[in-house]
Amino acid sequence: MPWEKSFDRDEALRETMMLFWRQGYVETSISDIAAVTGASRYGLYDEFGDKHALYLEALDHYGDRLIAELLGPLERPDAALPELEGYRDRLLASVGTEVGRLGCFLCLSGVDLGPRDPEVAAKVAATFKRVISALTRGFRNARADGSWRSDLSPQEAAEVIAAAVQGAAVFLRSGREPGAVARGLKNSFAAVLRS
Amino acid sequence: MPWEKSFDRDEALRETMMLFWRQGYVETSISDIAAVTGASRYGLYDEFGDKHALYLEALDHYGDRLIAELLGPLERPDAALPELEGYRDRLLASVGTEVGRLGCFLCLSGVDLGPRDPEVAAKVAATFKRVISALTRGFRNARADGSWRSDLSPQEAAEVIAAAVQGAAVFLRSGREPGAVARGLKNSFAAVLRS
DNA sequence: ACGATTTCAGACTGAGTGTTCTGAACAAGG
DNA sequence: CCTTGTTCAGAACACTCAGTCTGAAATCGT
Repeated sequence: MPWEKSFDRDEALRETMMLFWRQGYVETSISDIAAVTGASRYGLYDEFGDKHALYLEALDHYGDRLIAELLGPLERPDAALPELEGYRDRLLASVGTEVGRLGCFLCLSGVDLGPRDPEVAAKVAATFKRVISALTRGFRNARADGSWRSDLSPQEAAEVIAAAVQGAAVFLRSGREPGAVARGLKNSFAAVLRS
Repeated sequence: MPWEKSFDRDEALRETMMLFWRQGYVETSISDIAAVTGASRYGLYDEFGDKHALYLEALDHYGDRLIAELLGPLERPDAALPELEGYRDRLLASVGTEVGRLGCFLCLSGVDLGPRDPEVAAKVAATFKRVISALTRGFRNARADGSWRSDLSPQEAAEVIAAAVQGAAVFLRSGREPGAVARGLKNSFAAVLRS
């Protein structure tokens, strides 16, 4: 109806993100997005600008919602070993789910568009940095309170974990059996935590 | 000239692979491939069938050439710790190179096309399996000769390493600084080898 | 010398897409 | 009731691309 939009901005962004996540940038048409959000093509252009801007907002949505939820308490300044373990457990719990099989939207965006799209690359890099920072602080605090001892520096440990997570995302999206991926991820955490 | 093709099949496949690797499937047109290989569009269709078949052959080429070279002696039945270290060192050496920044073609294919293209997914899965098998045997032999002790089983260690490598590929392709990626990869190996 | 054959360059087709534009529908306010 | 503002549905446009077809060029075998 003319007096109110036929879609909710936030809900539309979530559905758009899911669509891009499932199908990738080029394989997702504006018509697809209109169909799934209930918006008209005109409405999408009016609200978001163009397809590329819409993708960037979907990427922001992913960071603001999914990544933020996944990190959770690990982003608190005093996060330490328990919060690292919580992060690991949330990851492991998501591996077998529907969305788990999609891997990681950052991974897809960085691999698919990153090399040829500086704006996407910058957003992906910023969110990777956010994750690695949270992990680094967690390891630093865990080392300070004596619950984690390792040859690795907190920064190094964070980098290893982040890479293991992205590797798991690649495997999951490539169709590898979730059980094997979960075991691998668990062992990566274990190797860092008790090294 | 009509009495001989204007391109060499193998060379063309290599250049096609590089193009797909750099730009992805959808962003690479047959005209692009014709331009870079020196073939005519007609010649490509005549030789390879269609675009999808060409991609599959490029994927095979990647496995038969680049992966085979990267694994090297690690694929020998008696490969053990030295061959694992050799694999690690070849990986680390490639991180800073031009082709290193492209990440891994398997990663790109699996993430980009895998979910919606069973043929690509099958090839990617098969090559992942090949890598993991070689790593597993390496760890098994290393354990047998006493040069590697760990809580992890050979299979688990292989899975952890493979994920770390794919994670590094994601980071590299996303534009992350190669030095940090190399350190992360080295530490992943270290954590597994001395755990 | 001349047909047969192979290959190439380029035109063409048909489909799909991002984006813009047009006209209609419809509530709110005067 | 009529104007105004907002939104939608669909047409229209310009472009790209995969895949096919046509005609010409050129060498080989005879």
